[in-house]
Amino acid sequence: MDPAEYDLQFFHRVGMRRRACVVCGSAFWSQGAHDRCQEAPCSPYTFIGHPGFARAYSPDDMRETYLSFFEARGHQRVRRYPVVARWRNDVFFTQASIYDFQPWVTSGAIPPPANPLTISQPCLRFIDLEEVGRSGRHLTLFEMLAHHAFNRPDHEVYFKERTVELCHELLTSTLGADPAAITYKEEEWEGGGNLGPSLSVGLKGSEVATLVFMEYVRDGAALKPMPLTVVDTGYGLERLTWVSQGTKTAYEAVFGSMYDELRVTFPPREATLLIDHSRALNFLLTDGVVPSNSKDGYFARLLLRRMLRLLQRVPEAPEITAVLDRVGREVARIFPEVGAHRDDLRRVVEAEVERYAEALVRARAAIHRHEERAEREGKPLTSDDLVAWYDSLGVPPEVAVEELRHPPAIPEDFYARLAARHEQEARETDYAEKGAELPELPAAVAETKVEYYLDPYTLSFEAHVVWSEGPLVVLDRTFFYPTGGGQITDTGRIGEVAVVEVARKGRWVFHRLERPTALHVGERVHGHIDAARRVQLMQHHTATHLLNGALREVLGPHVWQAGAYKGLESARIDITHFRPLTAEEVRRVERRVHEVIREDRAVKSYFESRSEAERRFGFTLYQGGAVPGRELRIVEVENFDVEACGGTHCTHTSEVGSVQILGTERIQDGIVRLTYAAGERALDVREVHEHALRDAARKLGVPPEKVGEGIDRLLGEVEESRQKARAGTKEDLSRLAERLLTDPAAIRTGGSVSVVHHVSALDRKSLMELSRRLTRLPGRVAVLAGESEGRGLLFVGSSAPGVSALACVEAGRSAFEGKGGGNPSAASAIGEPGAPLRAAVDAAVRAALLPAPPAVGAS
RNA sequence: GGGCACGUAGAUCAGCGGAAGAUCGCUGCUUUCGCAAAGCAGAGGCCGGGGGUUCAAAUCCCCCCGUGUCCA
Repeated sequence: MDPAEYDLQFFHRVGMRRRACVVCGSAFWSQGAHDRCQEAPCSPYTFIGHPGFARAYSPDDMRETYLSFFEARGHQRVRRYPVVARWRNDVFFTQASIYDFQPWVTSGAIPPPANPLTISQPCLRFIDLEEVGRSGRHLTLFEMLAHHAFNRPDHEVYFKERTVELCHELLTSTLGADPAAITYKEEEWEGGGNLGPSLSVGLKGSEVATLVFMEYVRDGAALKPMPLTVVDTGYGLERLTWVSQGTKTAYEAVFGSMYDELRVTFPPREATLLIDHSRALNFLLTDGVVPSNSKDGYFARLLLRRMLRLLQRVPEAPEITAVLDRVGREVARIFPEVGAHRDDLRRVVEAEVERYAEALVRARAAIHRHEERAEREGKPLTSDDLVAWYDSLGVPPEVAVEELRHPPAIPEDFYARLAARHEQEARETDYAEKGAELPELPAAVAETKVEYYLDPYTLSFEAHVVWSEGPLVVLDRTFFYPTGGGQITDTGRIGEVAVVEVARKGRWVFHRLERPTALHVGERVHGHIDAARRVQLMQHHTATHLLNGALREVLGPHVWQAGAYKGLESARIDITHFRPLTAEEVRRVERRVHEVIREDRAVKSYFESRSEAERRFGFTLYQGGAVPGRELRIVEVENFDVEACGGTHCTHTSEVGSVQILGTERIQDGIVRLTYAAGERALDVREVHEHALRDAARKLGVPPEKVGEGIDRLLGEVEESRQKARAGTKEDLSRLAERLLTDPAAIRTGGSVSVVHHVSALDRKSLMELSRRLTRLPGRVAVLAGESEGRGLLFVGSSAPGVSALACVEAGRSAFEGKGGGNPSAASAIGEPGAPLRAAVDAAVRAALLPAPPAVGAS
């Protein structure tokens, strides 16, 4: 980056000079005569014992001082965003305040909620989890204080000069830092194809802020200026607080009395971890994460289980819920939404605690079995076993070592070995685009006005063609709803030609016709939407919102929509929930939905500015995931459910008619899917069910309400006759065995061995059973022939010590071109079709009667 | 989203190419005034599902389904 980028008038005005750090070599600006930048690791922490600011601040003091400083200088204070970045699909968590505004604000697609703005954004970072409690400064959850400005060519707010000026004023005039102690180190920032200069602000060894200026787009080797430049600053609340107090670690400065309380029972690191994890969990659970084994849920589980392990090691430790509660109350003083649903949060945690206990019981039993087997086989357990167990069973190595009689050593590089086990899994996923490709239209083509938002009951309209090619048509306006938001496409007609699919791309809505149709630009056409289909889809969509609302009421506010699909025959919604739904819960949800339907509440759809909607309804608006746009389309079921949603909806709940839940299933840990039908389809389904029930009742000869009992009875009978049949064949075989054993023609005797032979059409299983019966007494050999798929089958069983069944089969095998094998007590062979089976039996019988060969080999 | 582990009797699990097992629980009998207990006997299995390999598959291979776990 060009050094001129950093050569700010402000630096000269306050008498700063550019120097190079003798340690890291970076250039930095400062008033003082530093030879190194004032950040770790180049400079040691000099604020410990000698605070960097005029007085000690609590985190609350610091936050308020910061935000009101920027408020007083023209910034608007903005509420925090969720710590789960649902509006993005590239990350799970909000890791910096700028994440709140990516990608749509930073790309210029939608305006920021305020400009300039200031915010304190709780951020989650799991990358340094191992450093938490150890380094003295790392935290899983921290608050990023920030001021942001978004500059458009026609509206410049402020950029580098003003940013640094504000930063400097805050640190010196307001917080009282010695101006000479501050260094501004030149750095380069790059992310998401954008880049720009940045300044890292050092004070007494601590990096207290980073000032980033997003300015360029990388275009090959060249840099192009961004149409929208962004001031992205980040000040660590905890870092500033720590510097102001000069305590040994940041934890003492930030965690206050909670830390002191836990220190009574726990060493410093443990106390820190408990508070840190509790803070993160309170935000995670409040913002709708349910602990699970994948995705964002796993991180909640990880933190919970780490806490549980810490707590279990100390007998006098408090309950995990008590710790979470204590920390939650602290957080709630500033973020009241955290812990607003404390009982719900507690239920989620308790379910997870139970599951962990179960997992550990299972795992403990499993490692004991492993150890027993290892001892049996004389192969001692290795350190790698510990790694494997953690990976597949979830047993922490410390736990395993406690459990085992002869534990292997926990390897130094435990986590490295674990990582090695996961190395090969990084395989590129196939991002093959599915669905029909739509062409890129020239910018000159007028955009489509999407009118279905206005009135879902307009099903017939006039419009002009703005583009057409083959079967594809784009109009200047349309009432056709394109596939999106989990709702499938409308169909209908344009002119006389059927519309089979409607899809949105960029600023246009493409209608795919049944066949290529010559329409010229400017032509006036008549659009007609298939009413029955549209109404059904509307009913399904509104039903989805009703269910979502009812589910939150019945199960708790931890329920978030995690996916949805509205088809013609049925619809489904996936929700976050920690256990399968009970029949009772399903009943209550369905009842509640019908109540709301009967109450005929208004369903209002309207547009509202994003920031206003977020202010009024909070982030539960985003049930359907990320919704781009300057304005949000809000679908509000009066006093029941509010969501940002682009779909077509009924205007009153009664129009949904009826909702029938068809089934629930757990599609993954922490996610439950409900399938249902609404409106006409709900009635259809009920009719089908009713009919099936009556039919079943009639066939069972019982009244419908007794169908269950009838089926139980029937199943009992089926089982009984099955047992009887099985007993019957067993008896048949026993009788046959008895007959053979008393039939001189079937028996040949030689020495102490008597050979029973028999040829039948029995299958393998039966031959085996028969052989068992014939060889119950010692000294018997059964040579049996049967049949399998048209081929002769030879089976030999032996209870005679000197006679190997295998040898007999081998003797018979060549006689009928058989293939086979076995062991000394039982052997079998199968021959080619039509091979002489009888000869094989004779050969096997002869072999059985040969005197046993003298023992060979063993000397 | 991916890696790994696991699905066998009502429960917990052995077996890991050659004739489905153990323990607990269950039923019956013996013993007892009765119970507990003990002894004896017995019932109970699509070895998760579907393909394949093999003379032979619970066992090996592939694909599903389910559960657990770790990682992103």
